[in-house]
Amino acid sequence: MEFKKIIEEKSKQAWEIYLPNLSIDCVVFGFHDALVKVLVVKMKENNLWALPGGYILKTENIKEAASRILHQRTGVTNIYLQQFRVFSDLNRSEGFFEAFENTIWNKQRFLSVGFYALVDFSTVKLVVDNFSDACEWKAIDELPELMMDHQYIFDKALGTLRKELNYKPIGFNLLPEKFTMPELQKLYEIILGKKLNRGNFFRKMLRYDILIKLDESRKGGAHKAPDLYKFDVEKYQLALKDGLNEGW
Amino acid sequence: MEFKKIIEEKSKQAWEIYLPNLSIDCVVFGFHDALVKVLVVKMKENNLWALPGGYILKTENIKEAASRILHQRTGVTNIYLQQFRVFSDLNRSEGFFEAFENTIWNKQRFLSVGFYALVDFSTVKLVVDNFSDACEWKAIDELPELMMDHQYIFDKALGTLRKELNYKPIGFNLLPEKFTMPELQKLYEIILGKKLNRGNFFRKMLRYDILIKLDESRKGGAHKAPDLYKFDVEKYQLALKDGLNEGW
DNA sequence: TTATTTTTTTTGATATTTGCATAAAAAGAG
DNA sequence: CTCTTTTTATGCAAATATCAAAAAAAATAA
Repeated sequence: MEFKKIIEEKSKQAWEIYLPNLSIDCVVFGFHDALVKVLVVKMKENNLWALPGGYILKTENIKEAASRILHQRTGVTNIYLQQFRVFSDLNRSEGFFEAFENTIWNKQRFLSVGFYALVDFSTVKLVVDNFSDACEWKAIDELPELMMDHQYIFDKALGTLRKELNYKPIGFNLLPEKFTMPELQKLYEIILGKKLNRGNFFRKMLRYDILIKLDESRKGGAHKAPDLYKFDVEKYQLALKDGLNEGW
Repeated sequence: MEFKKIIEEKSKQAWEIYLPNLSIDCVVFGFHDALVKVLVVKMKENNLWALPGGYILKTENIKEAASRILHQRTGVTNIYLQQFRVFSDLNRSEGFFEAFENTIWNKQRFLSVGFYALVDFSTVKLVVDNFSDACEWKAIDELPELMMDHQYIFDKALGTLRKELNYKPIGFNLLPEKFTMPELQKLYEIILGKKLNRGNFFRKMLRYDILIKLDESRKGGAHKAPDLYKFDVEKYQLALKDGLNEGW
């Protein structure tokens, strides 16, 4: 069996080049067609869907690892990446690589560092690698059944994003350069999983003072052409750093 | 040298019983004398101060590991624990255990999972172990110089706590059962690093509806005896779970 | 015992932010 | 040109936050 050979060969090298017992799983968010989507990969090994992930080279830190893994998958560099949690349950990788010897590297107990990534959907060129049959975007409310604890990892990523929305802006990494206010609102609504009031969204967003209104509108669609905006990159970055709502 | 022997002996066993390349560092917060304090340990190896930490048994998940490590240090069980970040820079453990062979287990490259813990100061009985000379509480604005990246880990822990204060209550794990409103406010002020308005703090705290006012006041001190409160445990737990401020 | 001092607790006045509703503006369709 | 639909802007009441200060309570000093 060709595939099994590849795994066994790679496994031998793995002991030398990767950190043992530690992997990375990424929840990659994109926005397209008024939907928030997530990247999932169909594994050759067991025909199950998984979050894209990989191992950590002995020569890199975890963010570099996540960055490398996602670059290989998407062709995108400079992805917005945020680690959010370690998944370490004893039985989380149980039953994986069942057809292989217990001594195989991939079959050891693995802890995963969860990252979430925000990418501009339109710049991504998906890549299917040696271990996978397919790599696709799926709407977050229509995810296929995921292997191991990957559904749980996804839930935690979305939960983190929802919390962070209260003090961080979002959109710069998900939307094209020019976008409309209703598009931005839609993005917020899907991530939060609830409708927001239009007028208040406008006022609040403008009060944040991170948007620049352009002298164009998006013509062509039916009905009134919405105004186009772009982010004020400097103010956006500052808001990311300092936080948007004072809180206490 | 006695100490070196111990380390070398332990190191041999370590390969068998611990997960390699991964450790845990804990930022343990306590509240005493109107000050927020943190637990630090003086290492025998190099006479530097460090955050309490340890390694992960192959038979436990990371929260169990953190719990075990802190129980050994403080005698406290059921500590409030929250992982907040992985520290993985390549050179973070550089220069540690210099006197030992490179092959020694402790000298491998280590990633650390950072946990923060909240404990009731009065219930803690500090324990000095084989690797340390001292174990002390230090006020967070008077920390000694810490080894490796431990100051950075502390900063991230405090930053996390500050953010979480915007949607989580705090105090149940830090204060004694009965406490006064000014004490609670002091706790918030120290963590946030700024003064809060008295009247507003009162109103906001009471609106959260997680406090029960007792029919007692704290007599004995000079001046007006402040009212005593305790937390409504059920409502507090609910607030922890669901979050305090709606945000969006 | 009474006045003084100090700290806690409560209250007011004002500004800001929300929630909900609705009006005005703009573009394509017919 | 009118109709329909969607975007954008506004109005107003309710809820919150800010700032300031008054009232209440206890200990101490006189």
